[in-house]
Amino acid sequence: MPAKRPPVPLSRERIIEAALHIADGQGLRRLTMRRLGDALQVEAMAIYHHLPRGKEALMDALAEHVTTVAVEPSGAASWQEVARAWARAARTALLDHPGVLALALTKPPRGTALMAIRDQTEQLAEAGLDDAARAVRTLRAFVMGSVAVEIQRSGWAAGPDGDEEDALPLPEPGPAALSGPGGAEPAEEAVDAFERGLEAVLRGLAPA
Amino acid sequence: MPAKRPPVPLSRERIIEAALHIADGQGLRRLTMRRLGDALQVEAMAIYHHLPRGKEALMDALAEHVTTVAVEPSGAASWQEVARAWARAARTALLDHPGVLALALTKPPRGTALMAIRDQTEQLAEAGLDDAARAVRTLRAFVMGSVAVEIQRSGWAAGPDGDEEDALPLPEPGPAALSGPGGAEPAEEAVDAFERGLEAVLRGLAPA
DNA sequence: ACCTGAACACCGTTCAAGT
DNA sequence: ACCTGAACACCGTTCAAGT
Repeated sequence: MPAKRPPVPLSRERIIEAALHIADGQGLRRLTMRRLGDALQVEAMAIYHHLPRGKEALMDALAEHVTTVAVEPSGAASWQEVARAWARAARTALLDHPGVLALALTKPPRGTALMAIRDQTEQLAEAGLDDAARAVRTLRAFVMGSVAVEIQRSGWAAGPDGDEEDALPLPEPGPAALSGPGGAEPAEEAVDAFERGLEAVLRGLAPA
Repeated sequence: MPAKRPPVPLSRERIIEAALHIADGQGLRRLTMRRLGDALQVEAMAIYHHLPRGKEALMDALAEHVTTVAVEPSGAASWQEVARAWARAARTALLDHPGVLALALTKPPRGTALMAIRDQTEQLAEAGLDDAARAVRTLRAFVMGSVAVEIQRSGWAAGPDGDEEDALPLPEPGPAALSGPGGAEPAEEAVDAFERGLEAVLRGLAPA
């Protein structure tokens, strides 16, 4: 018989992980406290013990999760290299979880996401960029807009609140899933567009 | 006594208008078929007669509405001028309805929004731009990212599905509402950032 | 401390019925 | 053609209760 009880004691991390899986797989509309409870083998009400503000706290946590990235400081790097590293990391993190993109694009940064922004600003300033705060805003806008277009074009039709997909065979999350129909190159065109746009942004950011 | 019955026979347009008002004023989460019915002085079920697919159709219609812009073709304009006009129009339309921004940023364009994109592509090509389709994608990404950052910074904390605001005194929608605390200049900094970013994008778009 | 069960107010959507 | 009313399955959240 299967072991019935070491049911992994339910944590904020496990909740977020399961929630991302549901949102990415079935759309944000289908992410329900009750369904989330089922996925975690627990009654829905147990979740409130770890996320006191309930679904609101869950949404905040999801947005925070996919917008929190880290780039370790490299003292030797130019500000352009620093900016590239952060932009690529942010893009990947967002593309990995299309189901919560709507949250990531509209919720103001909080907690660890806010700390990441501060780190990024600091690193850019350290690398010699003048108005680093402004640069971070521009880079964030570029990344968010690029990912929005990419996800839209990928046909991942998940609306933030309402989804159209009704048990549609959605691709598994992750940048690899957003491949072209050819199967060979993984949306290489999107990567190219991103990289070229990034270079243009960097040029635009350079002091006059 | 007040006239009790010429109750304006309920149309798709009136429904969308009322829905935008609710979403912008109270957040997307609070946009409910029943509440929408109340606002329209009608039972919720009456809405289904004008939007057969129900709430899903409503969400699609809202996204379409705020992403449909028009710029009349001006044969004499350079492609840069054409691009500026479209980008500014798109930005304004999105800023006007922060409550449905999440829908606008994640739902793939459809219907009139798709037609607008085609118009834009055509006008840019007509004005002499080589890869107009690519340019439109870049411009859309730039506008969407810029507006996302602007709305986030405006503190209009509306999450797409979950909102935090609980009867918070939200500013009325419209770009004018996103003013700085000074009251004088209406987020002039945001306009500047947008215009400067736009010029950088245009430079990046120029043929090598 | 952590989870359950029942309960409450609300939600989207259907369907038959009214006019 | 357009709208209503009742009904159904579901939702988020509370609260007292279990362990």
